[in-house]
Amino acid sequence: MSDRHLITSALPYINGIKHLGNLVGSMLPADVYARYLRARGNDVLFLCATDEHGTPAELAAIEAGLDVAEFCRQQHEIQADLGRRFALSFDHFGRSSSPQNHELTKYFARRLEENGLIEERTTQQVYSVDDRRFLPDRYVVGTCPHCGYEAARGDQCENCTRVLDPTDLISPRSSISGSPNVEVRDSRHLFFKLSALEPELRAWITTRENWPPVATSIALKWLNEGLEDRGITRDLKWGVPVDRPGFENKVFYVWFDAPIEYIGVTKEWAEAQSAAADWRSWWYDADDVHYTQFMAKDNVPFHTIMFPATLIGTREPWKRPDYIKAFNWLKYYGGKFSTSQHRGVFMSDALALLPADYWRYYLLANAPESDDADFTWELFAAVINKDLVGVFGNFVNRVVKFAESKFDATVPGGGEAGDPEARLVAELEQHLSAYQRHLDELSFRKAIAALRAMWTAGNVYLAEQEPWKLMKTDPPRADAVVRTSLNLVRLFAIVSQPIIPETSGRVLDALEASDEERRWPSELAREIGRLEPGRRVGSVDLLFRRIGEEDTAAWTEQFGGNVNRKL
RNA sequence: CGCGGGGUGGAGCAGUCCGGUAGCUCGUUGGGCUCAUAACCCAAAGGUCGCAGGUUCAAAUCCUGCCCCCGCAACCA
Repeated sequence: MSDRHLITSALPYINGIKHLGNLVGSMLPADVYARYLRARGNDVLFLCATDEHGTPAELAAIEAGLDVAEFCRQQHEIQADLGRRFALSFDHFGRSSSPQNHELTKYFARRLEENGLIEERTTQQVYSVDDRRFLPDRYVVGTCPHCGYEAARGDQCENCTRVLDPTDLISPRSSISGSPNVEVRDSRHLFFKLSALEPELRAWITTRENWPPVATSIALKWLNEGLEDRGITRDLKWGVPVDRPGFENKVFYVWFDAPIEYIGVTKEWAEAQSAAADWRSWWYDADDVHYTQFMAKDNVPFHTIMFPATLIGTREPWKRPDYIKAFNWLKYYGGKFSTSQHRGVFMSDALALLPADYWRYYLLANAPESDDADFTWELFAAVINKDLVGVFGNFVNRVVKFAESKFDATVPGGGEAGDPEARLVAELEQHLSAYQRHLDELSFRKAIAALRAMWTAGNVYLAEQEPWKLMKTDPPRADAVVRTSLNLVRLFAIVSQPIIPETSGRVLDALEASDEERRWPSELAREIGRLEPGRRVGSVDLLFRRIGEEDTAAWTEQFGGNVNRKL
């Protein structure tokens, strides 16, 4: 239980506030895992950062009327703040534009070159004269030569789905300015010889055990189709500069430096610590570290192919992930969440409606683990009302209120645990063990089902014991049941903490639980009697509020749900 | 024949690797309780497991073909 666990979430891109799909696809489940492992006494380092380079960042900065560095600084602060408000417990939330990442990116490129894995090639790129910049393929639009669709992108026609080259387009123009004044120019670039590392990558991937199909299948697909050498520099200004004659106006490709930021942010974290900081032992010769990466499926090729290839190519013992947890997409009424169309619910929107724990619970209980999942307000309300309001919130409320009104808000001391409590413990042990197993295996839906089963067991216990009747017929038993129930409140708060940390904290604070009384439970038979008789029980406000039909109607209206909009 | 994921009661899912009377949650209906946020607890109804064929004593599960939905396809990240 004292393993060192390194956990990273895919880096959220800098160009705007992230939506619930981004949240549930990486940052949120990574946080739950980190909180869980810490609660069980492991040494955990949980890291994330903003991914700040690339064309979209530059364009977003222009649109905002800001210098790109300033734009990224502001956006980083916004995302960091939203992360805090969602209770994402990063040990550090860094920036891929940090000096640490610049230094490491250059180092990795140098190592690859020393090992003969880099070569210069001349490529043809579309240049927009009026925008005064080279254009990535998808920023060139024009008429599709196959189907005549007029807004086809240079990489693919959305209408007929054919893969295109920008030079295929009829009457091409810049999608940024709309200008047709575009031309093809030569540009020198560095290419990473991925093909040379294919056997090693394949050997590594095929020996990974129990990875989600969505991770291994995507990786194998790339390997089976044959890896192509890949350009790792771009004609941009904002990014990690390439120290090389003739490359003065170029930077490294964002997907080259972004994964390296996982190491970069470790350095950022270490340097922000007071003591002599150790970042290297987490990454270099780190056989004692268990490294888990969280991401959505669009990130898989970069984490199973590109980044591991970079690490392997150094011929140095850099840590590769032990496990990759990949998620499918969260959709909004069957369509994509879209930043540009502002379709769906964004992190800032969500917090304006309800506290973080509502979202954390719902999103994880319905995480897109085996297939794409759909967000709808109707399902959201149903899950919140049933599970959080009815099962967990209600259990806490009925127990605490009962203790307040009938036991003077103290833990009663009469009676002792008997058969009913033994049966309760036996059932809770099963659920707790399933809960832990599913969290260890990163099965979030199943973990939450087990957690919920524990809460339900609490309600069943009350329904069967009926302490409100025992008070008249058998007062010592009533004492024992209420004492047990108050301890259940405490236990439920502890084990729920990875999922709904703020609410759990409120409950434990109301009980004035000590550090010892907040520790992850092992022996349940002892735990259900831990709170000592006579001790005061603080009042707890309702933990969750019911979501009414008027709410879902208003939110559906506000967020354009349930409209069959074509994007 | 591009690649992958998925198709299981009204809704959301598990089960499929290693065939053996179809399971969970929500919703619905009925009942119970009254400590509790019309919350909680119990019970019932509800499914030809996408379609067709095959293997087998036995198929949601294995094989073949087909249909439908979603995503990806290397210069968006």
